[in-house]
Amino acid sequence: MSKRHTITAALPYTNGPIHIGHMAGVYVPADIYARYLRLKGEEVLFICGSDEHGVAISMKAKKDGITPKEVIDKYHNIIYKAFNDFGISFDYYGRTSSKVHHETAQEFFKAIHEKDGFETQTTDQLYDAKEDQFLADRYVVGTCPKCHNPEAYGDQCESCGSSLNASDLIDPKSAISGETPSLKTTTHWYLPLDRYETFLHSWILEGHQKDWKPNVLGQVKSWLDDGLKPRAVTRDLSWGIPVPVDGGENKVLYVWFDAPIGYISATKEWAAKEGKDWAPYWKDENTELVHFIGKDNIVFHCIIFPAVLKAMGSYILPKNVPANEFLNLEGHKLSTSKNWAVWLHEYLEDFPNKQDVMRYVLTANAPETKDNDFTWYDFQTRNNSELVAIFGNFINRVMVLMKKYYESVVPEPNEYSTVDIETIETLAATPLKIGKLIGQYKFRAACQEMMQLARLGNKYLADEEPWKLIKTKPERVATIMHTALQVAAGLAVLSEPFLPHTAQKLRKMLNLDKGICWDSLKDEIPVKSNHTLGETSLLFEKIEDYTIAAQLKKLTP
RNA sequence: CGCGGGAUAGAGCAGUAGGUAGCUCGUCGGGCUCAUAACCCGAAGGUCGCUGGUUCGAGUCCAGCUCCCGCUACCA
Repeated sequence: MSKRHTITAALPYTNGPIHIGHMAGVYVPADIYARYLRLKGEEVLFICGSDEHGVAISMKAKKDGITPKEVIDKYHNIIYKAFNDFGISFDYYGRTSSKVHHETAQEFFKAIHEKDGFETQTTDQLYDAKEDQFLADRYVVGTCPKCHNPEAYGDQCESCGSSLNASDLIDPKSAISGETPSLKTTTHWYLPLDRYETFLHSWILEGHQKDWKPNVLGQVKSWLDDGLKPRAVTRDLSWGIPVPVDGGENKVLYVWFDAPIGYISATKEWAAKEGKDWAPYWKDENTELVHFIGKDNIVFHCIIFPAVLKAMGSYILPKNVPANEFLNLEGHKLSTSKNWAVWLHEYLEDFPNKQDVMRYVLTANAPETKDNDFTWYDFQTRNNSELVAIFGNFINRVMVLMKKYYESVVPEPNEYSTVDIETIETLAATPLKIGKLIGQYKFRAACQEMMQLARLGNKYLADEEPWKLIKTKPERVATIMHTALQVAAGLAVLSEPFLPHTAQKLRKMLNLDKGICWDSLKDEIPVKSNHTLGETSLLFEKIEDYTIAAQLKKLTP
C-alpha cells in the first residue's frame, strides 16, 4: 500500500549561486530520499524553489547597480540549471516571486489576520533618512560600548563577542549610506508564538523524542525552554510581498513568513500544470511531509512554520525535519565573499559529466551528525579508491569476462555452491537494508551499504577465480559469471538514489529490463540466462594529481 | 554571556540499554593477474578533547573546563 510523500528541500536564496555546502546538507540527501521512495513505487512530490525576497537581495541589487528582479532572475537560472545538471529530481522548482506564491502567501496572512492570529506592536526603529529605509541592526555600525572596537555591528561586536542593541552603539552610522540614523515609529504584525508553546512541546518534544535528530530536538527544546515570544512577520521594505490588510502600505511580509509557504505555492503550480489537486499533498493525513534543511533553518521549520500551519488549521505537520550540519572546505567554513567555495556550475565546467562523483563524495562524507570537512584530496581518494577501484572496476571485470568467455550472452548456471547461494542471498537482503537506513535519514550509511555490495562482487571474483577455472572447469565458470552478473545488476538498481547518472549508464550496459526494480531484487534474480548484454564502457575515470592541484590553486585568493 | 550540536587510530566517520574500542580510506607485508598498477588476504596504528566524580567496571552516566559550529540577525 503506497503512501503519499511531500518532500521539500530548503529554498535556496537567490543572491548567489549554489555551492557544495548547500548540496551536501540539503539537496543530495533530499534527492536520495525522493528517488528511493519513487523506486519503491510510492507517490512522491519533491518540491523546491527559489527564495527571492528579503533585504539582502535589494542590497545586492543596489551594490551591483541592477534591479532586484535582475538579481533574482540571474541566480534563479544559475541555480535551477545546477540542480538539473546534478540530477536533483524535483517534481517542481518554483520561485517566490511568482504570482501564485504572492497570492498564496497573502491568503495565509489574511486568513490568520481574520482569525485574530496576529498581534500588532508599535516600536521605534533606527531609520536611515537618506536612503529612506529602516535599518536592520546588522546594518548599523558604530563603536562598541564595552570594548570600544570602532567597527561593531548593531547586533553584536565581533571583537569582544558582546551582543548589543543597535541603540547601544556609540556614534552609530548606517552601513548603507554612512549617515547617522534616527529613530522612527513603525507598526508591525507579530505572530504570537507563545500561544503555540504547549502544542509544540507535546508535538515535538513528546511525540518525536525518538525519531527526530538530536540537533533538531535540542534546538527546539532550547527555544521552548526559553519561552517563545511574538515574532514580527512584516517589514518596512519595498522588495517583497505587500502586506494585504489595512495599514500594510509600504510594508512587506517577512521573508521567513513567506518562504516556507513557497513549498505550498510550488505545489499549487505543479498541480495546475499536471491537472491535479494540490490539497492532499498538504492536508491529507495519509501524506508524509518531510522538510530537508540545514541546521541554520531549524527554528523556522520546527517552530515558526508549524505555528503558521497550525494557525491555518487543516494543514498537516512534518513527520520529520532531518536537518544536517554544515560542510567545511579544506578546514575553513565556506564563504561567498572570500570566494572560499566550490560552486556547482564551475565544478561541472572543470569536471564535465562527473556529477555522480561529487554526489558520492558529498553523501559518503555528509555532515549528518556534525560539521564535516570537504577536501579535494578526499574527493580524489574517494573517486580513485572507491568509485573507480571498487565499483567501476567490479563492473568492468564482469563485463570484460562476459565478453571474453561468452560473447556477452548470459550463460546457463550449473550447480550452485554455498558461496553462490550466500552471495545471492546477500544481494536479496541489501535492498531492505539500504531502505531501512534511508528511512532513518542515514544516507551515509546507506551509501556505504551499496558500496559494500560492489566489494562483495570483487571478493567473489577473487575467491572464485573464473580466469583459472575457465581452462579446467568451464561449467563452473558459467555459474560464477551468472552469479557475478546478478550482483552487477543489483548495483545498477541500488545505486540509483545515490548515483543516478551512473545507474542509468549501467542499466544500459547490462541491457537491464525496466521491470527490474528495488523490490523485485528481493525475490528474483535480475538477469536471466541467454540475456544479451550491451556495450561496455568505463563508469568512472581516475582523477590525477594535477587536476586536484588545479582546484586547490583556484581556491587560494 | 545564554542555549543547542560536536570533539573517538594519519584522514573521514560508527559506536546501539555502561562490560575486552569498530568501519572506509591511507600506510606496511603477502596473494592474484580477469580488471582503470585496479582486486583479495593479513598487520601495524587509539591514555575515545581536558580535569574530577559515580560504579566491581565509563567513549558510553554526573559536574566543571577548553576548542569548533549554529541559534538568539530584515544573516537566506
